[in-house]
Amino acid sequence: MNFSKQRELILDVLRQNPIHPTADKLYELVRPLMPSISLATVYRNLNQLVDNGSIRKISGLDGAVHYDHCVEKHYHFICTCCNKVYDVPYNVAEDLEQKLKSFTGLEAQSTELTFKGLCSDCQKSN
Amino acid sequence: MNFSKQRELILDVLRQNPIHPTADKLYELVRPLMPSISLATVYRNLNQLVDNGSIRKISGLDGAVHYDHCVEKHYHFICTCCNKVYDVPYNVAEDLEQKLKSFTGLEAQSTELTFKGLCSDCQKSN
DNA sequence: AATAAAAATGATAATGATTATTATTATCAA
DNA sequence: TTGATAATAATAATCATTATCATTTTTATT
Repeated sequence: MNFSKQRELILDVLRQNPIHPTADKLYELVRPLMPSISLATVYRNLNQLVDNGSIRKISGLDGAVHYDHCVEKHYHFICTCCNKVYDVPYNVAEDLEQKLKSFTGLEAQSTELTFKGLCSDCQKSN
Repeated sequence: MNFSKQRELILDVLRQNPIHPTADKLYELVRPLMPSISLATVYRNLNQLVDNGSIRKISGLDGAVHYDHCVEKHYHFICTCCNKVYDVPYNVAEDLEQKLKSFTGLEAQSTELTFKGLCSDCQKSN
């Protein structure tokens, strides 16, 4: 696998800011470190990193796709108030693909489990 | 709850075409029955139907939001080849919200579980 | 039934996220 | 060093969705 400076930087910044950012947010984070970088380059490299399995997409949020530097099996909780994305450990629901197969015969290549609700921060402030 | 002719028609067509269509696809299906209807009206009414719990959104597909006339608890399988959305019965994974709560303390208002892979049709044709 | 108020519509402009295009630049093997 | 290939920055184009607004429909009230 070949890495351009831009792709390396994007991956580094994503790994050092595990906040499940959007492409736009990542652009904002990367720009101070490489002011000449283009938003299109951010999108292009994020897609490539997803394709080669280095990172993961999180969809299901309002509009924009978010990116996850963690490729270990886990799930997500999205706060309906502040829109923050929280990680949910895998042991909340294990072997879903296996259950899918035994119930339906279908074989899953990937599984996305996302909960929505109020996070504890937003519960307090209401 | 109040229903305009347009809203009633949109809901009817969605219920009679349980193919998890996008707003655009639904517009295409409704137009022959009411040629004067506007795409904006389709979007507006779909949002209202979602808000009052008559239908559900499915996100996580490439780009567009899909709509589900079935509000019973269930999950989805999306074919990575033909992009069709299949229903997955609830008993594949029950009480996920309860498990989430006991593991993390978080309370989910909604849960979305989506598998991706090749459907049996697409497996055959490859 | 008449009518004022409220809600919904159709048409279309505007927005926001993402992808495509294109001319230019970086990388690297021969 | 050259030529081939891949990647880039800039920006135009696309696609899904929402906002706007003048007009029409529905609803409630007299």
